[in-house]
Amino acid sequence: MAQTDDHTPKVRTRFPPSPTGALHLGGARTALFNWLFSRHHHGDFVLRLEDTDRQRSKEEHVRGILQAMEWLGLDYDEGPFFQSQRFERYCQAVEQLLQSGRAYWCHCSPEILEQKREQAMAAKAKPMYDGACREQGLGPAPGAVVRYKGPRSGNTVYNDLVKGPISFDNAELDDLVILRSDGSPTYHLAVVVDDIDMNISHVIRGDDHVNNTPRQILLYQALDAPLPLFAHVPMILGPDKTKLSKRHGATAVMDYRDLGYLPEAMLNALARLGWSHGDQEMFSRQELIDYFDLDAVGRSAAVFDQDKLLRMNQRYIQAAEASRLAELVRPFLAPRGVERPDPELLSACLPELTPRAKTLLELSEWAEPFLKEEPAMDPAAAQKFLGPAQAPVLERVLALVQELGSAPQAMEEAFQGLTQELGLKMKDVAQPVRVALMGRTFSPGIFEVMAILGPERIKARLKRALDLARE
RNA sequence: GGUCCCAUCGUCUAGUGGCCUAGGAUAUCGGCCUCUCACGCCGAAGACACGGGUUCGAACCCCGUUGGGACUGCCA
Repeated sequence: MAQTDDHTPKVRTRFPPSPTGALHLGGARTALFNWLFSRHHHGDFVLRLEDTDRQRSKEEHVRGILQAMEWLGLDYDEGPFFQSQRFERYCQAVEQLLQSGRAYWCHCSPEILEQKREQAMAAKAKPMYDGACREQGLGPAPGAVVRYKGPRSGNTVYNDLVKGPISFDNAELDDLVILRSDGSPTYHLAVVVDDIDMNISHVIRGDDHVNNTPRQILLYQALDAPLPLFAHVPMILGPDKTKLSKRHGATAVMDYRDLGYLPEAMLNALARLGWSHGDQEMFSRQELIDYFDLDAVGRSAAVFDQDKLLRMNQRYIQAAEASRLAELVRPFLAPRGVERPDPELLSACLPELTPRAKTLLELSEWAEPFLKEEPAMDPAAAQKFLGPAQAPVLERVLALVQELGSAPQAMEEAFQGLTQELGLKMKDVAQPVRVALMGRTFSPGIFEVMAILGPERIKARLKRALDLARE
């Protein structure tokens, strides 16, 4: 960021996932904050894949991350860039540092280093590189690495946009490797070079990078580049307050899609983790953009609240357009044996189902008995509500439908008449009919169910139930 | 161990010295609604980690303690 200018330079943020796994909640939230910040300030958002670790980086993870970003609707203005394609530039930067005396070749073998580390630990000292090769003036050699030559005294201070001023004693920082023995750059070097080249103005990332920041600041300075602004957002924890991991169940963004969550619910829930806008809980995408800023980001780690997401998802399902829900629920219907749902039936039952479903998965469970020609019959329900005692009632209802059709108002009046005539409660009629029509003891209101199904389906299902009841 | 960060209901959080007998959300419990299940509505319970300061006054500022987390790699 050009700090010599009086006018505010353009905001440019980036999200740099490492393709060594799926996009998880923490990463998604970091991506979201970066995206929101850039959108709020009419800046740019850059996507960059940090795949300098050739062992662990996988093509499938790149695809997965891209897919998750798309699902969440986090679009980027530039990228995806791949660090693996920029090795030449990193080597150039290393060369520059070597030339200016800000870096040096180190011949220490990993074994020696490991030994020294253990000794230091045993002596309860800080396990730092001892700088054995620092003043040797060594050159390249097989197995050699390049280390950054850091200052041995002084302080490195920066003003974190969420945590405030943070200061480090340079003596605590050891000379980190910037070029591996196989010629590949390390994270610290690559991230700094990229952020310089890509003109990143704000580095918004996880809390776990706070300790990396001073060394990176030193690298910027060694490279004679202007500093970006840093903002470290707190971690996301599992219910046991430890760093979120696979032990905690669904942690990947796409897990939630497969569980039947809507992307807008996911986004809303993620945004509210560590960020707030007064007492408001529900935010549209546009509101998020309008209201988001770093000063409202909290400083303490947060546990991801699944229940709250679930509730939020339910609200978004209720608010969603029926036509979109019809599309979204299809992948959940197919495994239940409903490959081609009747479009009219589906759109008719959806409004009755949305207040009852917290996820698309649940929505498909509720929709199934409407959409199947012969819905599955719950044995326990049949046992209780479809016996000889109920047969007469079902017969009467069948006759009523034959005579009057299935319009809700007509049916309600007819049912009331029936209960009076037979001296029954409404539930004595409604429950058997419900089980007959839906195969289970729970469903939307019985008159709504009947209106949705229509006379023909009702008659067929009533007859089937009667066969069962008379046995 | 060292360095750095953090600390309000179970959880997410509002709160930036008086508006706080601490607000909202979620979860829990109770009630209403009712043909079942939900939704909705009403209500209950539930927190400023502890100890010192500063101040007329502290959840808010300072110091310490305790607790938690991150980093401490030729991972990112």
